[in-house]
Amino acid sequence: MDPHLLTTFVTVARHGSFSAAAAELGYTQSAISQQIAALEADLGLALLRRRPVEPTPAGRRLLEHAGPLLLRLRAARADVLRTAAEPSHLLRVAATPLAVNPVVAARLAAARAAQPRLEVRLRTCRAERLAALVAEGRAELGLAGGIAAPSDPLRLPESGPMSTAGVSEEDLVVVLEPGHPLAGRARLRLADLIDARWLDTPLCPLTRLRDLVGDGFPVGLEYEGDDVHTVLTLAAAGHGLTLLPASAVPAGGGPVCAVPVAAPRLVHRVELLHAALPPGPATALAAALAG
Amino acid sequence: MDPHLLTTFVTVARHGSFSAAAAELGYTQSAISQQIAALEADLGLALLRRRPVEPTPAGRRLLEHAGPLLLRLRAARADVLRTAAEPSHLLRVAATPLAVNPVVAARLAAARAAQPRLEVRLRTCRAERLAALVAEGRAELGLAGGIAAPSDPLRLPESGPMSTAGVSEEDLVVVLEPGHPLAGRARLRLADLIDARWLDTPLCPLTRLRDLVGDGFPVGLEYEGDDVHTVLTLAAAGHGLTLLPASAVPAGGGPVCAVPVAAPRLVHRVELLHAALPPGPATALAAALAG
DNA sequence: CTCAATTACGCGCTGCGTAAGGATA
DNA sequence: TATCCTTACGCAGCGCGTAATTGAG
Repeated sequence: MDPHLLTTFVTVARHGSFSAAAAELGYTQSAISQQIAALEADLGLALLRRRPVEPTPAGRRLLEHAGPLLLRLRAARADVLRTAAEPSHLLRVAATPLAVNPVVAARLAAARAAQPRLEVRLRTCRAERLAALVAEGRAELGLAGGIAAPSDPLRLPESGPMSTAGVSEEDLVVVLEPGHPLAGRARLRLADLIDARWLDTPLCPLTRLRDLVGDGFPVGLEYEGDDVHTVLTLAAAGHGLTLLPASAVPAGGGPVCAVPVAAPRLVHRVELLHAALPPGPATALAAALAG
Repeated sequence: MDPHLLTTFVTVARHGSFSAAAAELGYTQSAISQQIAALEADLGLALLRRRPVEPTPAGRRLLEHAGPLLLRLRAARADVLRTAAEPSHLLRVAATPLAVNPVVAARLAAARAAQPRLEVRLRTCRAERLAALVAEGRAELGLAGGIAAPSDPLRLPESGPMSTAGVSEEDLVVVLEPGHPLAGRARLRLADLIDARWLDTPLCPLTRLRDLVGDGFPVGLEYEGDDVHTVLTLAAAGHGLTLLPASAVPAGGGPVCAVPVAAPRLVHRVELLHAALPPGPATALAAALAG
């Protein structure tokens, strides 16, 4: 159960290939083969079936453990190193695309005005990676946005001890093509849209919607990117409906028609994530963002 | 951040000595010294101050991570091995001393009557170790007992993914020496006993009591064992008060006087812990115990 | 027959033990 | 001075790469 071997194992499983894993990890095929053999010998059972390369039941079980385990290991390392690092004025903030809404941007501006020396490096990333980025110390702060029932916390992947605080909640609107029969309504109930075609995007994942509202929500088009403008364009062209926070839709609707959601009440919730921070600029910014 | 080095580090920190850790781990003093040096070089900072040997701030931080991390590693290993093991009729059950109360004992008897081939090996252990025993696969089932507010879950040390289920809750009694001025009352409020002398025992840790009720509860005598008879004898001799589930005090009170607690309402709660179990005797027993 | 994983084998590096050295109470 | 950790050094075993071999599609 050497983490080194565990890393190799998850890489092989991800690629479904020893040679591809070898290329990624900078080893020879042979070394990978020996590492997997060593892990299997250690546990006394087969973890991968060969040709095609795919995990056995025991291997699948190990994969479920390995990811979080390796993440915690990196997180522990980052946390220990953080205790020794002196407080920096450069703060790296990772955010999901919709997390930087007007409220967050305003608070960030206020914090920068209050602390002129503060330097912020903002980057966007997918929600699944956000907690890991913060845990591993590759970002001091994380802003995670997602769809939730009002006051309910987001479902973030477990990644060790981390503080979370609610930052903002914003009502959602249904984004429709202008010619849509329901466009122009003052409010819409999601239950009435359960059979309409939907866009499946990371900004509004249909799996999450089904969790919150119920089955249905057939996929019209799947968009793997997280660009709001693209989503709006796709919606305008009638590829499907989607939910966005009101502030993400241009005033007046632009090319699309935006209708508030009447029921069930859902919000785009933003949460602030951070590991234990040293006193200094980082805590100040965290406090400013949490409001 | 090799787990091997981490293990060495926690052992050295626990003993406050390189040589003692060497003896425990079966290495030479020199090897331990090299391992600690390797870990410190890897992280680029000092983890231990020598002479006396004690952790630096960074070392303390690492210690907080290392324990849970190593536990999860062992737990993952146990879990993977469990998927391959065939269901056994021998079930190892670990329980805190008071967890095996009449309710639990009766359910266990019913389960054994229903499944004649069932073989149960019961052992007692302290609450802190219980979750680790189950996580590491050294026991299939764990029965954790502790003091809690009604319907509130116990505070168990975090030890990876594990199922918990409430099993029973039993009212608590205050155990007093027969000559105590408050003996003979029909009910007592804990707030009135906050200045009395208390026994500090693992069966009723005063820290937990202070968490639930408030500061106070001065220590009369600290007993590190978990033998109920000894606690009753100490209470009878006037060394201090303690709380026990009613069923743990002999009918009539025996050498002590038992008075129900009126407020706040507290119970001795028993929870069942287990990792993902293979279908078979283990799941059947778990279901029987959970009621 | 081909491609990909396994096995054989040799070498270099890591990490241990022995033993000498150094720091601290 | 005694104790306990550190450093020097040599050896053994582990793990990698090269290259030959096996085996599945």
